[in-house]
Amino acid sequence: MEELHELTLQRRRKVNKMWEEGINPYPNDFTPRHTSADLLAAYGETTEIPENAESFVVAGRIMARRSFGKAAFIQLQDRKGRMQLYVKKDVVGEECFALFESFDLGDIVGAEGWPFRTKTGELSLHVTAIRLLTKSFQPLPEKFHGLTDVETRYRQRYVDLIVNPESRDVFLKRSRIITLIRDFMVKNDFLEVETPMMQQIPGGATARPFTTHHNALDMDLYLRIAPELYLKRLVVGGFDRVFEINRNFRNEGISIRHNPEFTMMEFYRAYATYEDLITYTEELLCHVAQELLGSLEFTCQGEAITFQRPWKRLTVKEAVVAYGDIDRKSLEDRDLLYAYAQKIGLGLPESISYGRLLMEVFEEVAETKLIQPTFITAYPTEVSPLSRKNDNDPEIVDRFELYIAGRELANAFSELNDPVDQKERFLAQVALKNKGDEEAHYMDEDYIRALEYGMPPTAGEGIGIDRLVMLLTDSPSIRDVILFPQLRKEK
RNA sequence: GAGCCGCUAGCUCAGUAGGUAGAGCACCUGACUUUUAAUCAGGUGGUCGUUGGUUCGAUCCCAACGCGGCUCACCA
Repeated sequence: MEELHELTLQRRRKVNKMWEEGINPYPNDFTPRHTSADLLAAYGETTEIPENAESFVVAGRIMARRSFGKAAFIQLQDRKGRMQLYVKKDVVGEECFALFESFDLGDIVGAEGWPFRTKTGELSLHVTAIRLLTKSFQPLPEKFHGLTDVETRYRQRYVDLIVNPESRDVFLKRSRIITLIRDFMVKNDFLEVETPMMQQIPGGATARPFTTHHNALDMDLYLRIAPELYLKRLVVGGFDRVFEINRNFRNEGISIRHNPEFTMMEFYRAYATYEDLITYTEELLCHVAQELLGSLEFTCQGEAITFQRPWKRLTVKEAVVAYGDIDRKSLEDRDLLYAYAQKIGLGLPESISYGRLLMEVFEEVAETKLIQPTFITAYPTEVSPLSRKNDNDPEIVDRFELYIAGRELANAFSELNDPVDQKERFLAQVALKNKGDEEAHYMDEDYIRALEYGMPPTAGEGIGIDRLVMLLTDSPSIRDVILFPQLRKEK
């Protein structure tokens, strides 16, 4: 027998009493016809509300109560917000008022009433009838401070959403952002698709996958780390403008900007280059910011961000020179660059290749300083096994990453569509894997076969949706923009 | 995985230089028919994260463990 808190017991007793009296505490025969937003839209601007105004039928959760014995004000919260209800004994009648007095904060009720303004001018409903729709057993957190304990906010997101309007707002915005992106993609003739989350060969990114097992097939499967290779198969198949907004899973550390499952949009556009995607990305993100915030200027964690175009562009090497303490000439020399890496405290293996070394230094000296939107280009070929080599310099690829507020937000490149080159790159990855690099790519023969049918010249991009939401809602942690972030088991 | 910090009433927080704990909100009782964190009077509520150790005595000191936060590592 579980121990029940006194406050819960009180409420359970009320429910038992209702059952005994033949009143269902969980009825399902009430249909609200209005929301708090409807009330506000109708009379929010009206000072003189006509006496014969039509009544409103509403439902919601009781969030506050100010009682006067024979009358009371309550705050009702529905999906659109809050509204005030005024319940008076001689209007609703003895019987109804007696039941009303037994209602608790957190209970869900349905009510009907006419609109009016109180002495202090607050738009309210003068209730003619009110009844319980769902009894709540758990006491709500405090009305003034709300719920601040982060662990409880993440574990019991439902409570967080009930009592913290700011949290609610973040997830409303998240939904709106995704809708804006989806509409923008569709308007630009991209086809939305879904590709496997469970893959036999986890490809499309350098990351450690989660492993699972299919019993009937007696086969190990991986949760996908990226949809990339499947989306490009679709480009081969003729769906040459596709996008997918969905989850990726990576078996890596959890941090303020990493959750094991996270949402990405990946899209592929045939007959385009990574430079076309620079323009497109600017257009897309400016559209989202403008529609969501009504502005291209906003603040993120104390930093003023502007989306005014054009956005800055720097090559990896330019960024290292700009933000690090090393000149361009030394940067080109592997040994001097390695010495610099040591000087700034990077403990890297002696055998590290130039390309990897360069990226390590870039991440250390430049990444967190890229506050305004910046496209970083000219990535080393060896760290980009799926990207097209630059025509003038095979050491680099036609790729960019977009950084905003010190975080990587997007990654894009002209796709490698030469099956011979792709096979060689996979083989190089397999060699790394055999040397113990757990994150190196697997060989994917079917993907090579697909390329052999011919993939049109294509550019593709992935945009981290969670990080975009963090940026646009000024949220410090990825857990603040994921409804149910991954946590350890409770207790 | 490592380091630092935190864990006290349903919620938000005090506190004890070691002597078994307090406030506000919520809840209960009473008053109150236009309040806005309503007000007024009275009251209930805690194995102080868990388990050990030191001590006459531990919520407090020590250790281990659990959960969370931040930083680092890995990464997007």
